[in-house]
This record gives sequence, structure tokens and C-alpha cells, in this order.
Amino acid sequence: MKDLYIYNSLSSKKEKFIPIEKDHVGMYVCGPTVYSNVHLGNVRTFMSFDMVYRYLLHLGYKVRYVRNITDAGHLENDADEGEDRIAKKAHIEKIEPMEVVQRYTVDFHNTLNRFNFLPPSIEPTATGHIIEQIEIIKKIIENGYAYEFKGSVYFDVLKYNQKNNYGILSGRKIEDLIHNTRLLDGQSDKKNPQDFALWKRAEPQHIMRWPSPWGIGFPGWHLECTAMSTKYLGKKFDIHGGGMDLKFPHHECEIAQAEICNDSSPVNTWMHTNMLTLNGQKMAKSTGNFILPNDFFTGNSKHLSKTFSAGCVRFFILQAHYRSVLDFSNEALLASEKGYNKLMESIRILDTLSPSSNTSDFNVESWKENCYNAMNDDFNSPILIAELFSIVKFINQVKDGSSTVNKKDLKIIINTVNIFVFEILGLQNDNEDANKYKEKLEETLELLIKMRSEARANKDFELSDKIRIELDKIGIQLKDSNLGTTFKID
RNA sequence: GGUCUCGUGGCCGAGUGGCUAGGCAGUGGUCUGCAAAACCAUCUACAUCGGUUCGAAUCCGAUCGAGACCUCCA
Repeated sequence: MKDLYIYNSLSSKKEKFIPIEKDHVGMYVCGPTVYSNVHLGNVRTFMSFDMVYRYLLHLGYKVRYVRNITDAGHLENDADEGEDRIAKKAHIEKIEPMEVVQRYTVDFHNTLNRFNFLPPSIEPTATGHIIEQIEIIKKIIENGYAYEFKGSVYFDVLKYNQKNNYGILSGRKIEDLIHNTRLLDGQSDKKNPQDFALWKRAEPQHIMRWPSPWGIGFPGWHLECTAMSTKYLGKKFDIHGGGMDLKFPHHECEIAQAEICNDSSPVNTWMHTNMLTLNGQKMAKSTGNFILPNDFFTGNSKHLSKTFSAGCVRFFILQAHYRSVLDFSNEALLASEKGYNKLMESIRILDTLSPSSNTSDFNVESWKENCYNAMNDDFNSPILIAELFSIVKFINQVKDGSSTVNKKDLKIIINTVNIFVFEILGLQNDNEDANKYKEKLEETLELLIKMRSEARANKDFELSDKIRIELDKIGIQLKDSNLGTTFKID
């Protein structure tokens, strides 16, 4: 087995992956903020890491995959007039914050299930780790890198930067940050605009609130990931993932917090997925430029001409590399759908194939190796899919009799296709479309009934009886009455 | 304005200093009662201008264009 190489955002290079503990991998991925439905862009990120998780499992690693739920602590505006997003939504809708959280958490899980995601090992919530977060703040204050002001606590970025490198991940220089940070109103609490909040005092109208040594308040956003990753994966773990847009400031802040609190850089490999764009612009809740996963199943969107299956959407997303921008369009999705159907059709054919010779016209071993090489090269799913299409062609050739396959190779093909298509890419044979098949079956039967009626009207009883008898053999009974013909499926 | 990334054929999207990505669409053929599918063959490329090199779409520089981040954001 060849080595796995992963692109590390920290070094901007592909690096050979070596876990800290042999055979074990700790992976943390920043999860969703549950104040609204996840959109397709969110899904893309989690799907990329679902694929990473699946591949690591396939390679035989014992993976602890932690993906959090952010259910508190996000600041809406600038920190000083910050109002927790979840709290705000609750005001608007006049319901309990945890009711909002619950609703969108359930939606998140339903969506991911639909797209055939594996559940993470642990899915911790921010609100469930307030105590841990307070402990971290205490420690950072103790170590002299945070200060309190009017019930809020801020991380002292300039002091941190004297001995550490704030900007190590995002490639930013502190001087640039100082010159380019926008001056917003009400930043007087902070010593410097670059400082970020560890704890925020809760204003009276703020309904998500917890007691702390600094008064009633709520934790800063960056803290939760440090608290939960440290708790479940330790002070140093293998992989931390998230969207490109979290690189700065979120992940940068995580590094700073962990450096001060745990005295070590928290993560060996930082992985960042690129954005999914719609009309050339990043999908984002805030701009309204987004498409919801459910839109595919209803087809009810100005961006879609028809409905699409979850498997097809998954295939579309995995056809692009996770570090590339992927632009969504109905046209691109239609093209993917044809390719996806072609792939799935050939897998159905594969099930019916039998060895046709003692020799094979295809180098199955080297093809299999190519599949692994693709995944080992920073999870290059587009290359893997290209390899899968080469086997699609071969399967069709064998079916047509223009190529031959022997018993051993056929077994390898079946096994390898199952591994890569279902186990690693996580594609599914759209069982969810059972309803669609049911509908089609009913329509087909209606057609047969109509043809039989026509035959009977023409006194072609040979044909009409044949239809009835053959259907009966399949287990479908036709029942004639003066109201017409109905059917019953045994 | 600052930092960074990217610019591939009709569309989507990989990759590489010299050798076919792949999918969709197109064209010709095989097959077929017709159609579809499948198979075979095939046409469209590497933003622009310079430089390095025996050779660059791939390295370097400039220009133009696009996007991300700098503020919550996957």
C-alpha cells in the first residue's frame, strides 16, 4: 500500500500523512451553526470530510471523528455590539433559542442522512461545553494573554504575536492586520482591534447566558472548537478541517488559544475545503445566494429545471476536487446526472456478468492501483471517478462480447467497485427513490391494462389473456369489474 | 485599499516541463424493424504579452479578468 498524501494548509504543501498514534486518527471538523437550514455549500464541506473519514476507515485506521454543533456564541455584528445569532433569530420568531437549535439540528441530520453521510464519532455542542470553555479562559488569563474589561474577556493578539506567529495559518502579517482592520464603532472595550473575544458580557436582552467569573455572559465563537477538540482529541491531534472561509480568523484564533492554553500547536494537518459558488459567487446565507438540499428533491427552485437524486448531487460534488472552487449550475448538474446514471447502470450490469474467458483484456491490478493512487494523492476524487469510468467502459465491452474477463479479475472488479463507489465515495443506488419506482410501476401497469382493454375491444383475446396470465405469473393479479380493471400486487 | 488563490476546448472539471484525463454535448461509423443504450473513431484547449529552456499550457515577470479572506459565514 502506498502512502497517503494530504495537502496541509499550514505548510501549503502535500505531506505524507503519519498519524500521531499508530493506526489511530483524530479528526476535528467545524460543524454548522444551527440557526438556519444548511445550504449546499455547507453540505459540500461536510461531504468532503465524509469522504476523508470513509477513506481513512477503509485504510484501516481507527478514526475518532469529532464534528461539533455550534448552538451558541456566534456574534452577529462586531464583537462589542454583538448579539448572538441564535438569540436574534429567537427574538424574531419569538421562540426559545434551544427550540431554534433543535429544529435546525434535526434538519441538519436529516439532510446528511439523505446524502448518505456516516455519522461522526462524537458530535458535541457548544452549549454543552461552557464549563470547559470557562476553564480555558481562566488559563489564558493566568498565562497573561487575555484581559477582562467590563465583564468581557479578550485575547491579547499583539502580546501573543511577540513570541508566536499570529497569521501562521492564513499567511497574514500582524502589521497588515493592524493597518487593514476596519474601524467600527464601539471597539473601545478592546485594547486593539485585532483582539478577539473569549467571553462576552450578556446585555439584558440577550437570552442565551451563563454565569462566569466575569459575570453573566456567553463564550466567544473561537473558543468552543478549542475546548471540544482538546477534550476529545487531546492537546495535539492529526487533522482539523473546515471551510476555506474559516481559515481566518476562526482557525487562526484556535491556534492562538491552544498555543497559550496547551502550550502546543494543536493540529498537525489543517485541511480546508473550497467554496461552492452559485452564479460565480460564494453560496452564503447572509447574501441569499444559496440553494438548499431539499430543493433538489422537490425541484422547487429557480436554479433547477427538475428534481435530482441525492446520489446524483453527491456525485456532482465529488467530481470536483475538494480544494477547487466548484460552480453550481443546472446544466452542470444535468451533465453529472447522465454520467452518474451511466456509472450506476454499469454496476447493475456488473452484477449480471460472468467470466467469459481464462484471460482478461484489461489490466485489473493496475487499474485498482490507479484508484488507490488517486485517493492517496490528497483525496483526488475526480481522478478516481475518471478511473471508474474506464472500468465502466470495460464492463460494457465484456457485456457486448468485445472484451473478455476471467474469474479472478471479475471478482477483483466487483470488489474494487464496491469499495470505491459505495464505501469510499459513499454513492448510493438511490433506494430513496423507491417511491419513484413504485410510481413508475403503477404507470406501467396502467399502460398494460390499457393495452389489454384495447385487445379485448378488438376481440384479440389471445393477447389480452397473455397479458393477464403473464402478469399473474409475476404475482400481479388483474381484476375486471364493471368499473374497469384494477390490479393487486402480491 | 491589503493578503491570497485562480483563469484549461460548447459546458463541468483533472493533471503535467516533452507522451490520451474523465463526464456531458457535437460529428462519423458498428449494432438495431425504428428509437435508445452500448461500442469504435473523431473535432473543438490550456486568459494576454514577454522571459528562462533544446522544448512550457505547466517555471519566472508583467498585464487583464474572476473569486476568497480582511466582519458572522462550510
